[in-house]
Amino acid sequence: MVTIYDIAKKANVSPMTVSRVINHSPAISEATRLKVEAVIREMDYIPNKQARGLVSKETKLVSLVIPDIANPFFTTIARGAEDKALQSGYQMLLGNSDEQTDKECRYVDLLLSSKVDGVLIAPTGDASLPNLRKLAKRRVPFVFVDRYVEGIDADLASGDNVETTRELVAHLAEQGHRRIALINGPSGISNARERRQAFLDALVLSGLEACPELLIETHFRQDSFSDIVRTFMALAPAARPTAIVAANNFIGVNTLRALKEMNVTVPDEISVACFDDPEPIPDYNPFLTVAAQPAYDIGYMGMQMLIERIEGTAPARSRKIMLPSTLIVRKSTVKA
Amino acid sequence: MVTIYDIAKKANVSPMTVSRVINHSPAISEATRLKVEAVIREMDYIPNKQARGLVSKETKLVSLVIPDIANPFFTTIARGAEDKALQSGYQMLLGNSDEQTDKECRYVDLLLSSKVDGVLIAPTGDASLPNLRKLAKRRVPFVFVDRYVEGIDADLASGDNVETTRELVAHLAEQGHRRIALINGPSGISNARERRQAFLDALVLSGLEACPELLIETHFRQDSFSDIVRTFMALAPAARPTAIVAANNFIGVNTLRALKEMNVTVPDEISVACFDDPEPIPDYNPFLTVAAQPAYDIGYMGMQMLIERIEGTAPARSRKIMLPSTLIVRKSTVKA
DNA sequence: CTGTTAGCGCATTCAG
DNA sequence: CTGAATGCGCTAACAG
Repeated sequence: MVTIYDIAKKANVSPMTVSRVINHSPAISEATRLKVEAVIREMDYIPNKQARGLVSKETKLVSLVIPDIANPFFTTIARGAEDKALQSGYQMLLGNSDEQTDKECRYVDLLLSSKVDGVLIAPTGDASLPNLRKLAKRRVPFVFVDRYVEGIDADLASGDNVETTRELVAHLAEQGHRRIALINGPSGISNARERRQAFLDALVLSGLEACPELLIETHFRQDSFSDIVRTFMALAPAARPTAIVAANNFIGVNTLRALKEMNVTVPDEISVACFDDPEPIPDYNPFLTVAAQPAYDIGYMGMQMLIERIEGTAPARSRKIMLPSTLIVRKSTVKA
Repeated sequence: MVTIYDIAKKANVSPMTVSRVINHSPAISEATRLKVEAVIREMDYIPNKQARGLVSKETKLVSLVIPDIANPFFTTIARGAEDKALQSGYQMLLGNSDEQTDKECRYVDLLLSSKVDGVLIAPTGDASLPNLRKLAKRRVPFVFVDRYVEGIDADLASGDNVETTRELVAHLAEQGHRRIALINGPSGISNARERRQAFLDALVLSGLEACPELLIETHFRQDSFSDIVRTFMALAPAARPTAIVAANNFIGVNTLRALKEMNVTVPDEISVACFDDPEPIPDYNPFLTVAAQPAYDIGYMGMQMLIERIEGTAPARSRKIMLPSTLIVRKSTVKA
């Protein structure tokens, strides 16, 4: 392995001078810089990050921890975050917690032992508190994306849950719906709580009444909605929902599937709209009405805030960035 | 920061003993092991991977480099690869080359300086050769997934391009198609080359003739297929293709979109089938006939071979694992 | 079974 | 502007 000593010997300088060249120290004469750079190229030298990190206490390594790598919403966040990280000279480690707090915990341990400079995280939920405290205890800066955890203060980049929910409800109300159901994520996750509250508020704004039996709490990755749909359809016609808001793309898609299995036609009998587009690829068979959150920007801005924390250029107070969604109206909410 | 010295002092042993406990060395008495483990827990000690890697020359870090993080085919490979890595005690760094050889090059440099133990890679194409040589020169083991590079020997885990292509063509021939087009990826990528050859062979097997004007070479991420579709439709009816095979999900979806824009009905006027399912989420509006490659298994087995290389338990000769696809027939190839 | 010595590759600190 | 000494946290190789 080629080290700074090898370069130093060949260039007739001290190792320290080589180190200065590598780190773009200004205290180097143009002549020696050029000489050393030539030898570095010639010997195909690559600095050892471990050795560097061991002494300098920084690794230029950040991590993004997401709860579902199969969900295009999160992979798009990853693209944004990675672009910003690379632009700023950081390398990004991507972790997938699979919505499991213990898997997240193992990841945090790995990150701690790998000495990442900071962590961008969409926590699995309020149960993530101990994991985040562990980061805080070790003084590793972290920033929330998409979700935050109650009781811990950090920057947050997310979609605007209140405004987005309001748009979805207003769109459905405009279509004449008066009984709208919400199939939500677990109340242990901040955005599910916010969407629930925003949903109730939005109903009021649209002059509608809230019905407890139309507020369903499930999981963001639950894959069967047959029971829920069956319960809805078993209600008396006047009590039955004519529209459903799904709290994410996965719930939206699987609700559609359950409706289809039960031969309930969409949008004729029930309309469906959801948060986040399920399409990673430009839609070829557009169907589902969605409020698309700006996932790329959420990732990008989250990473930007994280890097500012790492480099100490962030204000002391934590910042909350809420980005607006785009309502994309498609067939699932518009009767022919 | 808590180090092995702090633990050693508190447990009244030498730092070396602590190191042995951490590394599960068998040469430790049960009594001291328990004593040291208690102190480790008490002080909430986490080993420093950098220091460890600096001396032991292994980091337990592997990397997966894929060309498109937005494509569900590759994220599914990532899930499989990560599961295997974590099971084997490795941490996985995910890199996204965006089908750009120079971005891939920068990633390889980062991986080299981060001292990863091995790399699982779907190269951007034959142009990746210098990047891979750089890994080889530094003795970093690597394994190919999905694609390989001509002129460099390494293990490979991929779908069975020959058999998969044959299935797609046979399915279309069974539906009575006699003029089948192939919209392929660049010939600089191994699987595009293989699919092209397999396509020609499959036509012969099905008793059909190959028409050069129906063999199109594009990019795996090209997003407009209007020109190609227009050219097809401009052909005399007898020369016009009645079916299209797309070499990946992205091409398939965007070809459908182009057909739709030109008001060509699918499957009545033209049938479409492609490699890889575009759906990351169980399909809710099934339409496109696909040959779904076992992406999870490709990632899993690729990582398994990589770890065997790293740990020296692999045979000297390189291995090629080809996994069969599943043909999923949907509306885009079956007339009502 | 346990401890001692040495050094991994680099950057910080202090001298020139 | 350049260099020498020192140590980051850990483990290999040897000794007991």
